[in-house]
This record gives sequence, structure tokens and C-alpha cells, in this order.
Amino acid sequence: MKLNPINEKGYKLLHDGALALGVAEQNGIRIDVHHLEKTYQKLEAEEKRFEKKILKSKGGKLWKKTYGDSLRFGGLEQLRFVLRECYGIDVKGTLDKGVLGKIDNPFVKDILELRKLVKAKSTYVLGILNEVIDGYIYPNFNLHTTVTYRSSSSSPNFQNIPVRDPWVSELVRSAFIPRKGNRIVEADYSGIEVRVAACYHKDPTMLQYLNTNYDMHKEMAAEVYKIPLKLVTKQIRNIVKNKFVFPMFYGSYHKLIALDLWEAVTEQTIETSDGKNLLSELKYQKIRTFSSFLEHIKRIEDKFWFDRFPVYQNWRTEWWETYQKKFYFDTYTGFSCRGYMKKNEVINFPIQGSAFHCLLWSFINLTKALRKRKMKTKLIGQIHDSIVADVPENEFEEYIDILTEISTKKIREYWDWIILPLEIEIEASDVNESWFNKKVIHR
DNA sequence: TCGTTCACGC
DNA sequence: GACGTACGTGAACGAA
Repeated sequence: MKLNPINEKGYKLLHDGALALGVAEQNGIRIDVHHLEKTYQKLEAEEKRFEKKILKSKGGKLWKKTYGDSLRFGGLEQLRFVLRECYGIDVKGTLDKGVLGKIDNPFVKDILELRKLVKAKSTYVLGILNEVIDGYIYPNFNLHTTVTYRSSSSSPNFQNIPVRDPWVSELVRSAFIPRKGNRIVEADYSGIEVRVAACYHKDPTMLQYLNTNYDMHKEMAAEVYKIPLKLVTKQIRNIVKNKFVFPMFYGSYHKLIALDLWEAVTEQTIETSDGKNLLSELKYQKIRTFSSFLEHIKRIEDKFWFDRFPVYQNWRTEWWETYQKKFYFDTYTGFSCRGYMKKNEVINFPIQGSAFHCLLWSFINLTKALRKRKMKTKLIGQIHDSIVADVPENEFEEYIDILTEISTKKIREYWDWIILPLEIEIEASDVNESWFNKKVIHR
């Protein structure tokens, strides 16, 4: 697969993008080294504690007896052996978090906890400490490494710092601090991929949803679990957003999706907003087994594509067929994509690529604006659909104004293919507080 | 040294 | 109306 600029705008995006990202690379990110070193000690102690605990258990003893000095807590075949011989748990395939997490066994839970500690310690704490120069890290931001022409980041990777697990997130993100008197400010494009996709397929229903901030995820949640809209909680909405709507857009289908959605309600107790059990509600609606749930999800899938978004569905078919004839497709942002691709790739690449190009355009023009105004604010990184900056307190309001103007207004003057309003959400830490401290700024 | 597996992000 | 989730980086392990 090969992606090439096909016009001036495409070329300019890469040229100016490389320069702007280069400025951010030189700015660097301030790191609380002392905090990281303390975190390292803490994680090391926790790791030792868990290793001892595991060694004392039945499985740990067999492990030590069988493997002796070559015992590796990260060794997968060793773990597979112990699980089978000691606990009668015979796992054939993957031993990842998804599989082990479903096993109700204290030994297995300790193994997972140990994995988490080791990951945090080696990839994040040590990985970052090793890159610190005089209190700063200088991550690379690359434009030449990905097939879709998204970016990547390395040494250290600034784009996969833990955020979902609150405990690990606090340990690591507390080390990312602003320069003295500054705040860390992160601006995210809201639903940029869904919006860019809509610019390609122009489905009227989707355009209407996005123009009016209609809550599609909530409505899909009500359909998927067969409950009235008012019973949908944030948690249920999130499950459906991440396990139904997004997978659907990425080209997944009912068999995989139904499995995830079913697990979500059977492996933990989910409550509706009036305190009822979501699984009981499903059963009340005559969905008692997985196979009846699967049929139900199949119907929702069909309705989703053929009744709700038929134009989007047609676009996917036509885009794929055109590619098969021409063996390439062009993006709105000035690139031609050619070579062997699978269907899902043909449909996803232009969307993912163009969505990132919106971010990159904003990043470039924000860099230029800051320089022109001789501001002290520094862009320090970018995470696919968000821009992270180190902002002096007295430039905070001005920075947000410029950022909003460029990323939601000026970009639409430059690219007339953006037929929808773009929105950004801004989060910021307090002055002198870390990235972990960031809070939504309401304006 | 290199392929595989895992875990973190969007 | 079609057989099907996308994109990355890095660490540990273990065979070559």
C-alpha cells in the first residue's frame, strides 16, 4: 500500500506538518523526575510483594518446582502449564487480559496484577526515565511510518500514556508537568472520525445527528438492550458506544459485537437508571439466551445500516467497488492511496487519514499563530485527535481563543469539503499541576 | 537477532 | 444487502 500526495495541498500538509511537529519535538515536555523515581521504587516494591505472594500459592510452588531458576512470571507456556496442572484450567489459545480476566481464581488475579505492575514499571516509568534529558523528554512525532498517514510517536511514545486505569494513570501522568507558572492544556476534536466519515458519505440522517448534537449512542443503547431511553445510564451508553457503534463503523459485524455486548451484561451486574438489573430487563423482553440476543443484534445491525443510515451504507459499497475497478482512491486532503487493501481498510483509511489531517492542519496553523504573536505558549505533543500545550497562565484565554478559531473556523475556510461544524473539548490542569490533574474547561 | 504475544493509546 | 473492527510503539520471552 502506498499513499502519495497528489496535489499542492497534500504535499504542503506533510511539509509544514513535519516542520510544526519538529518545533514541538524541540520544545520537549517537562518531567517530574523525582516523582518518577519514587514511582519506580513503589512499583518495584509492589512487584516484589506480588511475586512473593504468588510463590507462596499452590500454583507458585509448582511453578518454582518445575522451572527452578528459569521461572519467568511473564512466560506464557510456563503459565499455561501451571494453570493446567495445578488448577485444571486448560487454556488453549491466547492468555491475554481478556481471557484471564474471566477466570475467577485468586492466583490468576495476582498474575494479572503483576502484569499490570510490570507494564507500568518498564514501559512507562523506566521507558520515560531513560529518555529524560535535564528534566525534559523529546518524543518523536513521525509522519512517515503509518499506512494511513496518521502519525506515530516514539522514544518515548507520547501517544499511549495510560489514562483508562485510574491508578496507573495517576502514577504516570502525574510526572508530566508544565513549565513554572504554566498549565497543561489538551484540546480534543470531538468525534472527528465520525464527522469526517460523514463528509465522505453525506448520509442525511447522520448529518442531521451531527448538526444537532443528537445523542445517537444513547438511542442505540436503548435499542440494543431493549430499555426505554430514560433508563440508559452513562455506563450503559459507554458500553454500547464502544462495543456496538464504533465497531460497526470500523466494519465489525453482529457475531463479534453480540458476543462483547452479551459479556458486558453477564459478567458484571449493570444497573439501569432506576436501579433495575439490565440482564433481567433483557430477559423480561424475552431475550434469555445468547442465541436469541445474537438474533436481536443481527436485526439491530440490519436496521442500523439499511434503515437508519442507508446512504452511508451505499457509500461503503460504492467506495469499495470503485476501488476494485481503479485499484486506488483519493482523499479529500490531497492523497492518493493505491495497492492491495482489504475492504475494511479501503473504507477506513481515507476517514482515519483525513481525520488526522484535520488535527495536523490545526497543529501547523496554531504553531504559526503562536510564533507570529510571539507567545510563550508551546505545543508539546499531539495524540491523533488532540493537541497538548504548555501554556503560561497569562496566555491561557488567548491560547484557547486562537485554538478555537483555527481548529473549528479557519479550517473550514481552507477545506470546503468539511460540511459539518467541528467541535473541540478543552481540558486543562491548574497552574503548576500535572497532566493527571486536567479538568474540562467549560466556556 | 528476530518473530510472537501482550498491553497501552486513539 | 453481505461473510467482515482500524491504526500505532515497546517490553518480555524464547527459539534460532
